Amino acid sequence: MCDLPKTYDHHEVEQKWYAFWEQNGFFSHKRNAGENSECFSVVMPPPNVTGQLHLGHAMDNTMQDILTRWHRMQGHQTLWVPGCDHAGIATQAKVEEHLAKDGVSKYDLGRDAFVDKVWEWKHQYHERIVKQLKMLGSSCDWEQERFTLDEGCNDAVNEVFVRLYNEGLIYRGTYIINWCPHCHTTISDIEVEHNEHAGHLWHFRYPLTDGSGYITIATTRPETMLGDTAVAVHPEDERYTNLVGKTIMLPLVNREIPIIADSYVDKEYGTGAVKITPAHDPNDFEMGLRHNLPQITVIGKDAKMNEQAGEYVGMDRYECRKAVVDAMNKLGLLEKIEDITHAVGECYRCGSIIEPLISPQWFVKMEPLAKPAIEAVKTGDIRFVPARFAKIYLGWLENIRDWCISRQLWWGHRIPVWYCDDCGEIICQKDEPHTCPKCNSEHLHRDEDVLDTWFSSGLWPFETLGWPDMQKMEPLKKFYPTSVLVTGRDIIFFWVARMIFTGLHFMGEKPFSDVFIHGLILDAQGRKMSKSLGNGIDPIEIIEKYGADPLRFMLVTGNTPGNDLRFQMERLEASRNFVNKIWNASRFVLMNLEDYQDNAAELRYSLADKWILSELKQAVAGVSANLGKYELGEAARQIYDFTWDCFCDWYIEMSKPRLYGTDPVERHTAQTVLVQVLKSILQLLHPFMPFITEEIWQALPHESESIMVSAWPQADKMPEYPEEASVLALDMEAVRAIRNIRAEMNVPLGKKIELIFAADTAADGLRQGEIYIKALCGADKFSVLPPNSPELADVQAQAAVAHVRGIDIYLPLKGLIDLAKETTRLQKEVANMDKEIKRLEGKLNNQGFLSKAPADVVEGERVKLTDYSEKKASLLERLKQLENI
RNA sequence: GGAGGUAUAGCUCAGUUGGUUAGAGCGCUCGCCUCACAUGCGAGAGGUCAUAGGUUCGAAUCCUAUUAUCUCCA
Repeated sequence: MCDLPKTYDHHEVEQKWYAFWEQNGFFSHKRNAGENSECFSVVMPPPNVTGQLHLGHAMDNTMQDILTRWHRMQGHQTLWVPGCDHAGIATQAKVEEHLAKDGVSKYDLGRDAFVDKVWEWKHQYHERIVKQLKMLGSSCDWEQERFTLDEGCNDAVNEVFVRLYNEGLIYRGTYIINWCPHCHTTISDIEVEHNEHAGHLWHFRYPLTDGSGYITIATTRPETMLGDTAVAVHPEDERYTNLVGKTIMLPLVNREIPIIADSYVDKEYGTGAVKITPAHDPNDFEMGLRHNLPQITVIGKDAKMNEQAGEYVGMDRYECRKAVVDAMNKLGLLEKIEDITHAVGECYRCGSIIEPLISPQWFVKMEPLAKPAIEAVKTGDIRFVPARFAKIYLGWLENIRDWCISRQLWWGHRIPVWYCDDCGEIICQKDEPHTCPKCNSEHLHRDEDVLDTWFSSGLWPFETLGWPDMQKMEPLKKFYPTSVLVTGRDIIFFWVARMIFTGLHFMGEKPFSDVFIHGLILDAQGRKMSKSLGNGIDPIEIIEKYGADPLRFMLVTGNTPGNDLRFQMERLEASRNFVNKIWNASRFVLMNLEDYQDNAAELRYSLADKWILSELKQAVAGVSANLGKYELGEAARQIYDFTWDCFCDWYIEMSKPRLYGTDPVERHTAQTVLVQVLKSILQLLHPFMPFITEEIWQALPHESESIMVSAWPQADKMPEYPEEASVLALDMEAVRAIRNIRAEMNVPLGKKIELIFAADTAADGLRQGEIYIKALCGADKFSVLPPNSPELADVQAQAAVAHVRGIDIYLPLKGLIDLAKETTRLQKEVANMDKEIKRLEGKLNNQGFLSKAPADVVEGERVKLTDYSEKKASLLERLKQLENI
C-alpha cells in the first residue's frame, strides 16, 4: 500500500491527473456509447474570446462539470461541448484600443488586414481561456470544441439568415435604432442599459402661429428641438383641447408644425405637452408614423449636429444643448428649468449615451418566432430552475420588439446579402453571386455590415453539433436536445431566449430541457465585481494558491439555485480545510492497510460498521437526489457533514480500538469498512473535487482505472441496519454527555475515568458499544448495572451524573467534583427540561392537536415528553443527593 | 411606474411538500500538540427567524400589508 505524503500538494497533482484523463479519452462523448445508453449533454456558454475567465465563469463551469461528471459516473453517454464566442463589439474594441497605442486606426489597416489582426488576438486569448478551463478541471470534450466564428458556425449563420430571409422573417428597413457614437455601431434594444442620471427638464414656450399665445412644452433634450415636427398632447387633456389642430412656429428654425393629440402622452409629466422629434426618439418615431410626421435628422453618427441643424451645424450634441437653451432664453421663451433624475440609455459596452437615429438596418421579425418559444416554457417542455425565472423570460418575449441584427463592425459574420449596383436588386444567398439574377449585371457589392454576435451564439446548441451539415450532425444528433443549459441570470434575454426560438424554428425541437440559472458572484461586501471597482478576483490566482478543488467546492456551497454568492476568503479557507481533512483521513486509512486483504475471508460487522454503512446509504441517497434537483449546495453540504462529522469525528475514532486491538477479524473488518466508506466518499465528492479524489483513489485499492469513470454509488443497492444504527446513536449521545461533564469538570484527557451506567432496555446497546464508549471518553473502567441496583448507592455520592434517554450515567470523580458547580449545572439543565416539558404538555393537552395532527407526530411528542420527564426526575434526584453531602 | 429577489447567531449563509430543544462555516469563550489532521480535537456561549395582521391543532416555512435592501423591465 502506498502512503500519501504528509501534506497535499495540489500543483503537481492537478496537472498530472488532468493530463491522464485527457490522454485516456475520458472526456470523449464516445465513452459509454451504446444503443440504449442514456445521454447527457451540455453546451458550455461560450466565454468571450477577448479577456479571461473570471469567478463567474469559474462557477458556471464548475456547475456544468459537476453535472457532467456525475452523469458520466452513472454510465451515461456524456457530451460537454466547449467553445468561445467571438464577441463582436468587445473584441473589435479591444483590438482597436491596442492598435491606437501605436497610433494606428483600423482604417489605416483596411478591413481584411484588421480582421487578420483580430484573429491573431483571438488565438492568443483563446489559448489562455482553454488553459484556465483545464486548470479548473473542466471535463469537456475538447475534440468537439467550437468557436462562434469558425467555418461551421459561419455556415449555420448563413443558412439561418437566408432561410429566415426567404420566409420573410428577416427584413431590411429604415427605422429608429440605438446608435453608439463611440463604438460606431447600432446595438439592439437589450444592449442599451438604462441608468438614472441627474438632469433637467427645460420648459420652452412654442408660439402659436395664429399669434394667440404659446404652448409650453417640457423636454430633457433641447438640442433635438431643431428636428421637431410636431407638438403632442393627450386627447383628453382639457387644458389643450382647443389647441389641437392649430400649429406653432418652431423657434430658432421657424418651421410651422402641428399640435396633435395622441394618447401616448403622459398628462402628468412636465406640462403635459411634448415636442415630437421622430428622428431622435423611439417613442416619437412611433408617434410620427401614426401621424405621418416628417422625420428630420439633426444629429449625425458622430453625435454632432448636421447641416439640417442650421447654424448649429458641427456642434457636439451637448454643446448644442447649451446653445439652444441660451438662444431660447434670449428670445424669452425659456419658462423654467426643473431639476430631475431620469433614466438615460447607455451602451452596455462602453457606457456612452446612446443616440437614437434613423438608419437602414436588418431586423428579425420576432412575433412568429417568439410564439412557440413562449409555448415551450408555458407547457413545461422547457423548465427553468428555479421556476421563477420563467416569468422573467415570458415577460420579455411577450413584449418583444423586432431584433436589430446588423452591426457596423468588421469583426463578425458578414451579412450574406449583395446589392446590384445597376438595378438595385437585393440578393440573399449563402454563396457569393457573380451576376445579378435580375439584370445579369456583374456590378454587385456585398452588404458591409456584420451580424449581432448573439445571432450566431443563438444557434450554439445545434451549430456545435454539426448543423446544417447533416453528415457532420449525424454522429452527434442523439445529443440534441441537450439536457440542461447552465448559465447566469444576466443573459436570459440575450442568449437563452434566442437559443430557444432558433432551436424550435430550425430543429423543430427545443434546444434543452432544463435551464439551470445561477446568480452572480459578488465581492465580500456584496458588490458586483467590476473592472472599475477593481474588486475582481482572478480564479487562476486562487487555484495556484489554494488549488482548484477548494475553489470549486467554495463556489457551490452555502448557496441555493438562482441566488448570488459572496466571495469571501474565509469560505475559501473553509473549503481548503475540508480538502486537508479528506487528505488526512485518507492518510489515516492508508497507514492502517499494510496487512489489508481486498477480499478478506471473514468479516464481522460491528455496531459502528453497521451505523456508518447506514449513514452512508443515506448520504448517497441524499446527494444523488439533490444533484438531480440541481441543489448542488445542499448535495455538497451533505457530503461535507457525512465526511467530517460521521466519518472523521466518529467512525475513524471508533475504528482505532479495533485496528489496534488483537482480534484480526475485527481489524480486517474495520479496514474493509474504512476503505469502502472512504471510496464512496471520494466518489460522491469527485464531481465537486475531481483532483484530490483521483489522487487518493489511485492510492487506495481500486477497481476502475480512474475515479471519474468509476460507478456512482447506488443507495438502493447498499445495506442499512436501522436498529443497530439507532443503538449506536444512543451510545453516541451518552458519549457526548460524558464528554460534556469531563469538559465542565475540567478532567484532563490524560486522566482515565470510570463509567457506570444504570439502564435496563438500553443496557445491551451500551455493552455492545463498550469498546467505542471507552475509547471516545477516555475511560478505562466500564460497567452497566440495572437501575436501582444497590452498588449504585456507593458511587452516587461522589459522582457526576448525566441522563440520556433511559440511561443514567455516573462518573465517579472523587475529589474532582466542585459541588457548587455541579449543582448549578444540574439546575440549569432542570430549568431547560422544565421549559420543554411545559411546551410539550401544552401541546399534548390541546384537543385540536390530538385530533388533527398525524398520529406519528403526536406519538413523537409523547415520547419526548416521557424522555424529558425522566431526565428531569433523574436530575432532581441527583440534586437531592448533593444536598445531603 | 411595473415585476421579482432577499431579510434567520457578531459575519456569510443553509433550513426542499407547515410538526427539529431553529442549523453550518467563520468569529468568540474554556480545555487540549489524544500515535490522520493545530488547515486540528473536545466542550460551550450566542437567535422575539425584519415588522404588523391573518390562515391552522401547529408558522422561520403559507396568505395580506408595511419597512429595508438588491436586481430586472419601462
